[in-house]
Amino acid sequence: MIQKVKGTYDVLPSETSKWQALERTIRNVSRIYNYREIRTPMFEQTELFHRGVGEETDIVSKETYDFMDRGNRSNTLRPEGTAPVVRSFIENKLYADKNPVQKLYYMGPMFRYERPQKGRYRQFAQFGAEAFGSDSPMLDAEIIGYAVSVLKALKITDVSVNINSIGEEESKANYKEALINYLAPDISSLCSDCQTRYQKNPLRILDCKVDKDSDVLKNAPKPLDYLTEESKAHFVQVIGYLDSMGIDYKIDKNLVRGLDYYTHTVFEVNANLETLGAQNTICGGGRYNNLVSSLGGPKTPGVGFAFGLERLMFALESINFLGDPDYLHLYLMILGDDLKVEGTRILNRCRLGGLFADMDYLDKSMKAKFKQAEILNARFVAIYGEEEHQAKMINVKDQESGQEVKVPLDQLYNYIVAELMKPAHSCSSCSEDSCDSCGSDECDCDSEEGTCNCGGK
RNA sequence: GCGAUUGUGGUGAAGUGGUUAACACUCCGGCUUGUGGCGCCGGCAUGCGUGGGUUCGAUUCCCAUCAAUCGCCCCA
Repeated sequence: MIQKVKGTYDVLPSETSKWQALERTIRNVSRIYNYREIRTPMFEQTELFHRGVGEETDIVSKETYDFMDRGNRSNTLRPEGTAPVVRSFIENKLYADKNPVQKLYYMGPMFRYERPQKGRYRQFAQFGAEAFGSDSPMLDAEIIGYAVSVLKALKITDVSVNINSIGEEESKANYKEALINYLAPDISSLCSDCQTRYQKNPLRILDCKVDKDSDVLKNAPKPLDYLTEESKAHFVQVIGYLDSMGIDYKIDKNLVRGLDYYTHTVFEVNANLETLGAQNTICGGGRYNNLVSSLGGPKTPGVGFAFGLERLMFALESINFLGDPDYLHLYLMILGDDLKVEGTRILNRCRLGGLFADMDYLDKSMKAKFKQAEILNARFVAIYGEEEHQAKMINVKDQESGQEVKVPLDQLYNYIVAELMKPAHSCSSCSEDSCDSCGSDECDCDSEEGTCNCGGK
């Protein structure tokens, strides 16, 4: 048996409605914030990620899927979304668009060669956003607000937003120097990873999990203390706008993030979920004012974030989020081979009218047909046998009420539509077909509101 | 890259160096060839991830391998 590739997974039909609901919510929130979808290729020239994400990052140094194509060009399956979006932004000259602030979002698979575990796959999905063309702190705050709104719309509330600033180039350089000088005498006391980082990417030592409790790290200089006046002002304003929007956050002085391109604001959103373990970062992002120019575009500031969708799904499952239930309007039962031609005509007419409809294709017994109708969650069952055929009628059973009526064959579609339009006699609180269960004499249900006059008692 | 645990029907699983691999659920058929959900009866692994080895004999013991799950690092 051929199995799926390690670290990949199938989304089966029983799960897709959840994914569709998740994606729908994301698109709705994106519309509200006026971010427009951009779709870039799943693979790019390898060089894009080396230059964009950074040679020394873990992602590029050991996690990319690289392959040579038949023209002997090196390509890489995208491990993240920002570099491709920036490439497209430059290549398609979006900086010259009528709207000088380009607000874009993307959603789709990313690829990283890692050991799979909970909340981590080799092919995984991200939803990310990027805003180009303004270095206003308002846009940093908007991006964070947008991320928080997505979570709010999904009703994921148990999260924490951590934020920090590493400043622009000058601040970063000053800080880097200070950190190197500070660590020089003690570097041998840090873990082997940190010794490597010291040479290649000293900033990353700050968020080392191994040494995080060591005094050396605790007392290390923090990026915030090395910000230039401009950078400090930027950060203070970002914080101010977050406050004005009522967004809760925590300043994490050690937050630096793993990608080279960040400047100024960096942030993460963590889900407070035991089940996700160390993979509880559901969103990460920040500002990158030099990325566009370093990839050959005009000097253009940018700020963005990325969500891991599998981790969002875990968070959704922990709050018992269920997608829309599967159901059918109509399940047709044709009794007898002679009636199959007429039967398919009936079914097809209903489908052309827009009903969700299906039938039995295995010539099963009536009992089995009913079982199937139940499994498919069909609201109506229509039985078409010799008796009905003679009378030019069809037998329609309402699976909810158990009521059965014969309707003229050519009225089947109209009958079902009329029945479906009737307001459901149920309220969101008691969820019963009749409010006998909630003991109300009068119960006029408002199907729009999903409530009834009984007050849900 | 490092580490741990686990692989037995469609599912959850029990089990043993020896002849028919429990049990439960699902599913299928029948009781009931035009009315399901309940009940009763019957059926469903020639096989215990794969390949070697030990043995008279291996699903069971050993080795290797593959896969899954989880943890570390790092990330979404």
